[in-house]
Amino acid sequence: MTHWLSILVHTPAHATLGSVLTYQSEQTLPVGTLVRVPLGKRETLGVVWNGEAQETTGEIDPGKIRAVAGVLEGIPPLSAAWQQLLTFTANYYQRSVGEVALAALPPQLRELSPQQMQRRLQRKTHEVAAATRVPVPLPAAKTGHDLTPEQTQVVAQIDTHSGPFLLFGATGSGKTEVYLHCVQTLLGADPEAQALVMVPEINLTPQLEARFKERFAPLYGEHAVVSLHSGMTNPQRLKAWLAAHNGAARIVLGTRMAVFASLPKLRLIVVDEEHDPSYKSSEGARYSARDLAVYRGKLEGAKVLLGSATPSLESWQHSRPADQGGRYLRLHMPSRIGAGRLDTTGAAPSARQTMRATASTPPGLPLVRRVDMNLQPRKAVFSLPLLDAIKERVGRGEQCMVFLNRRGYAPVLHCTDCDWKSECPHCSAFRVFHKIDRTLRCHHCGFTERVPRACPACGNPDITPLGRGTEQLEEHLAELLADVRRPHSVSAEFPEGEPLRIARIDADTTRLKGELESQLAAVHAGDVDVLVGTQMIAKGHDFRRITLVAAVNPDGALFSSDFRAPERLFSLLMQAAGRSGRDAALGESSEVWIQTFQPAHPLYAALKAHDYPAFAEQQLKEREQASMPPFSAQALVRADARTQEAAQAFLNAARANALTDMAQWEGWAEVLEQVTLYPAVPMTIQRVANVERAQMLVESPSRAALQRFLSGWHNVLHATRTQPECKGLIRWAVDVDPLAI
DNA sequence: AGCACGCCGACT
DNA sequence: GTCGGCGTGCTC
Repeated sequence: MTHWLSILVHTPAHATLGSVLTYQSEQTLPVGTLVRVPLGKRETLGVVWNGEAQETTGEIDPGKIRAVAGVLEGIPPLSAAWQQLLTFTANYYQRSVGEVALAALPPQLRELSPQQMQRRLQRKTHEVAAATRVPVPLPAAKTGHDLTPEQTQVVAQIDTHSGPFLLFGATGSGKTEVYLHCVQTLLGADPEAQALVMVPEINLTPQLEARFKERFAPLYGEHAVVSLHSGMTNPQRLKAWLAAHNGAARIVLGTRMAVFASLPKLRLIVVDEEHDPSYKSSEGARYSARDLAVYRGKLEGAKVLLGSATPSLESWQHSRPADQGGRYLRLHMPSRIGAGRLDTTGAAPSARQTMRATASTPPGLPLVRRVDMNLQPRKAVFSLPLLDAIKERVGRGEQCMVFLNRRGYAPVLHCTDCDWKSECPHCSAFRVFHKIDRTLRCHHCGFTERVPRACPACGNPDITPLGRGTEQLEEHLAELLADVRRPHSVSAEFPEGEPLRIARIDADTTRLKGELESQLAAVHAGDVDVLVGTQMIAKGHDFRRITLVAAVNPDGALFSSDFRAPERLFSLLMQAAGRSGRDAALGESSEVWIQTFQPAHPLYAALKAHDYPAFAEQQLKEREQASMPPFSAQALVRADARTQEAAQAFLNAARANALTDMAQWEGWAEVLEQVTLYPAVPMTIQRVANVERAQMLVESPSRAALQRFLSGWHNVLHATRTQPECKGLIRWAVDVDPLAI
C-alpha cells in the first residue's frame, strides 16, 4: 500500500516552496524518521514530519509526488519534543521549520551517502557496545567533593524546586562545582538521564570537558561525556550527535548550537555565563540558546540552571521574587571560595585591609581602583600610579593583565596635511593599522593592504596612527618596563634577572589552531609577567597568579547609543576583575584598575562595591522608564541592498504595507495597535563589503502581540520585495529579541 | 537552500 | 568565438 508522507526538507522560509513536502512510500514511517528524498535534481535529507496528514498542501498535483528514496537505517526517529522545540524555534524566530530543523542536524547526516552512513553507524555501534560492555560502576562512588555551605544550600534548593534557576554567583564562588554536583545527582538517580551543559565560547569547552571527564569518566566511561560545537570536524560532530541521540552520551557539553542536540532522556540543562551575547545567534535563525534552553526545559521536564556573576537584565528581572511576578528562582553565592582565611591571624589591620574596608570590598574579591585620567598628562596611555603598581607587582613575581578591547596597533591612520584617513574602500569604516606586518586591515570585510609609504591622497610621508590598540599597548609597555628585571626564578625558561616578558593575546595572536592554548599555557607556567589582550582574556580562564587587572580605556561604552552597552561593560569588567586573585592566598591583595575620565560614574561605583544588584536595579529603572527590554519586546528587520535607498525603501514600504493592508485583515487592527514600527535607519556601519545595510525597529509592550504581528507581516515583507522601488535589495531578515540596535 | 537556464563582458 | 558573472525560476 502506498502512503502519503509529509517530509521536512531544507528550504528557507521565503522560498516559494514550503518546507513540508509530500512524498510517497510503500511503508508507513514513524514521525521523526530520517529519510533521503529526491528534490529537483538532487537527493536531500528529510525528516518525516506529521505522519500522513497533509491538509495544507492538499492541492498538489498527485502526479508530482515522488517516492522516498530511502530511510537512514539504524538511527532512531527524532522525538516529538525535539520536533516541538524546532517548530517553536522556527515560529518564534520567523524562519521555516525546514531550515531550522535541518540546520540543527549534523552536516554529515546530509552529506554522507547511504553506504558511508551505514559504515559509520556500524563503527559507532561497535564502540558503544565496547563502552557498555565495561560498565565501571565504582560502587560507593565517593562524593569526596566537599561543598561550601553556600553551595550546599544552593544544591538543596535545586533538588527541591523545579526551576528554572538563576544561579547568581561571584566569580570564584564555585558555580562549576554546583553544575557538576547537580549533574552527578541526576545521573546517579536515573541510569538513562542526560544532561546538557552549555558555555558561550568554543575556547571554554576544552577545560570544561576536562573537568567533566575527570569527574564522570570513572563513573560512566570515557564516552559518557561528549562535546558539540562548530570547531569540531564534521565526523566528530556526527559521532557526538549520534552518541547523544542514542543515549550513549550522558553529558553533552557545547556552545549555543548544542541546545538543538537530540537528547531523548534530557533531565537537566545548564547555561553557564547565561548573560553572554554569544548565546544569541547572529545569522540564519537568530535564536537565543539561553531562551530556548528555558523553553526546552519546560517542554521536556528538564531542570534549567542559568549561571552568571553578572546575569542578563532579562534573567535578573525574571528571577525577581515570585510575589512580584518572577518566574525563575534566584540562588545567590556571593563569596569567593577560600575568602576570609587570611583574617584569622588577629594581627592589626594593614593599610590595604583598611582601604578595602573603606571601599566596602567584599572579602576575597579584588579591590577596584579608579584612576581619574583628567588629572593625568593629556596623552598618557598608562597613568603613573597604574604603571607603578604594575612595576611593584611584577617586581614581586606576580602577574598583571592589561585589557583593551581593540586589537591592532591603531584604529585609524591619519595624514596630518590633507586629513586623509585609512577608510576601507568597501565599508563605511576605517581600516586598522597593524604594525606587526605593516598592513591596513578592515575588520569588517577583511580587505587588507600594505601600509602606504606616504599619504595616498597628497603624498605627505608623515602619516600617523590615531588612537591605540593592543599591539601598541604591548609595544608601549615594553618601553615603560624596559628597566624592570625578573625578581626570582619563577620559570626555568626565563630565569631571574632577565627582562620582563610581555605577551599579547587577541584574535590576531591566536589565529592559528592551538595558539590560544599554548599562549595560555605560557601564562600559567609563569613565563609571562604582563599579559595584554582584548576581551578574549577576560573570559573564564583561571589564571592563578594574576593579582592586578587593568582596564586601560573602558569609557567608550558609557555613552554608547546602544542601551545594552553599560550592561556589557559592567559584565566585562566584572569578568576581568574575576581574573584577579583567583588564588585564595593572593585574593586579598589583588586589584582591578580602571582608567577613566568619568570616575564618578555610577557604573564604576557599583563595580567598585562589586554590587551587581545595585547596578541592575539602576539599569532596570532606566529601562522601565524608557519602555525598553525587558519591559518591552523588540524585533529588528534588517535589509541588505546595493544602495542605501533601496534598503530603506524596502523597509519603509513593508511598514506602509503593514499599516494599510494588515489593518484590513479581520481582527488584526488590535494587533497593529499594540505594535510600533519605527522608520528605517542605516545601520551603525552602513556599508560592509559594498553592501548597504539598513534596519527597522519593531516594538511592542506585549511579546505575544509582537509575535502575532511578525507572523502576519512575514508574507507582506515577502511580497514587498517585488515592488519596483525595492530593486537592488539583496536580502532581508528578521531578528527577534535583538541584542544590539 | 541548491541547481538550472539565460543573457551580457574579458579572455583561455 | 567561449568562460563566467549573477538575475530568475523551480523543486513534493
